[in-house]
Amino acid sequence: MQRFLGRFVNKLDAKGRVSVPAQFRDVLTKQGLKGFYCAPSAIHPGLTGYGEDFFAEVDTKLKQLDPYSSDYAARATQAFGDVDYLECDPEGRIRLPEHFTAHAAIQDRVQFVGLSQFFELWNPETYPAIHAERVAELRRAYRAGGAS
Amino acid sequence: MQRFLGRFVNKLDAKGRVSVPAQFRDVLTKQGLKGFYCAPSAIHPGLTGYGEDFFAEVDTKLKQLDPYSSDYAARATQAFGDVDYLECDPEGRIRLPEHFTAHAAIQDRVQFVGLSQFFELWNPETYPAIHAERVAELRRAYRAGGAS
DNA sequence: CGTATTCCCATGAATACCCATGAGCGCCCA
DNA sequence: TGGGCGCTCATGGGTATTCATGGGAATACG
Repeated sequence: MQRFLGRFVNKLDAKGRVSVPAQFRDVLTKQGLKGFYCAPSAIHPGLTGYGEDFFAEVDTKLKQLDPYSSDYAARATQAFGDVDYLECDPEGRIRLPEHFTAHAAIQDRVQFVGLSQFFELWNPETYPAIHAERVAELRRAYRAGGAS
Repeated sequence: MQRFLGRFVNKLDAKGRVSVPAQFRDVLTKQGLKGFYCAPSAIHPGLTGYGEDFFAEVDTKLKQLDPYSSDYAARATQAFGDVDYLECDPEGRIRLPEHFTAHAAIQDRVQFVGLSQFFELWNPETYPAIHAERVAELRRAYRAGGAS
């Protein structure tokens, strides 16, 4: 398995720890990581997680910019400044910092959603609405294009 | 980890000392340093910190310019002028010289922001506005049709 | 000789490590 | 094909370390 796939709900314990789904851990391991990069979504109350492959791509692109330009500052702030590397403990859990749980309104459970290159983390109660919204958008797009 | 990532706020004590975030220290250690190079930003009330690697990057780029041009002088000044090497004490703290704290209007706390190749130091009260400004710039870039 | 800086030790809180448990699943064998 | 066995995985909690911070003492500097 080399893509993040599937949906999982795991428990956030009293110490702020969550088990990363074993399938996701496998993918990360193959990218040489013991954890993942995590960032708040700019538009949704959710978090994005990704591995070295995706991250390195962004890194490489940004390195081609002038590091003193405001363009670099703006992009790097989002790509790196708001990002944390979350490393798994020996049991395969990560600790979600408080500012992340706050952004996603996560309390005692975490919804993982695999989206191939990366995955998302949601409050399990928030996610269904987001999912429905995305499906609806898909339908609109199909209708506009005449497909079924 | 080999990049400066994430945000941290540490306290500046009565002696002018601040703890460098442990994650940043790790990166610097891997570059063979016990501290970091620090320079005031030319345009913002903030400071820039970086290790050996970034020096090399900038050096390489500068070598592609005409060393007698005013462009070279300007960029070299930005990169290497006004720079101090701040070495950590045994506890991992550095002492911020007065002209640096003055430039960044830093008083009793320091906001560290990792931007991959280097990081920034701000007054924690100043930074949110800068952050917002950068996010706004990103949005403009997206709207203008910029790729990611 | 006074001031500034660095070293050293102390402390509490936050964090990571270690071990233990039990449920779920697949596998194997009869 | 049904039952049982073993393994992996998610989870809990106790304990050791790390980390940020504070302050006193020793050292360097002018």
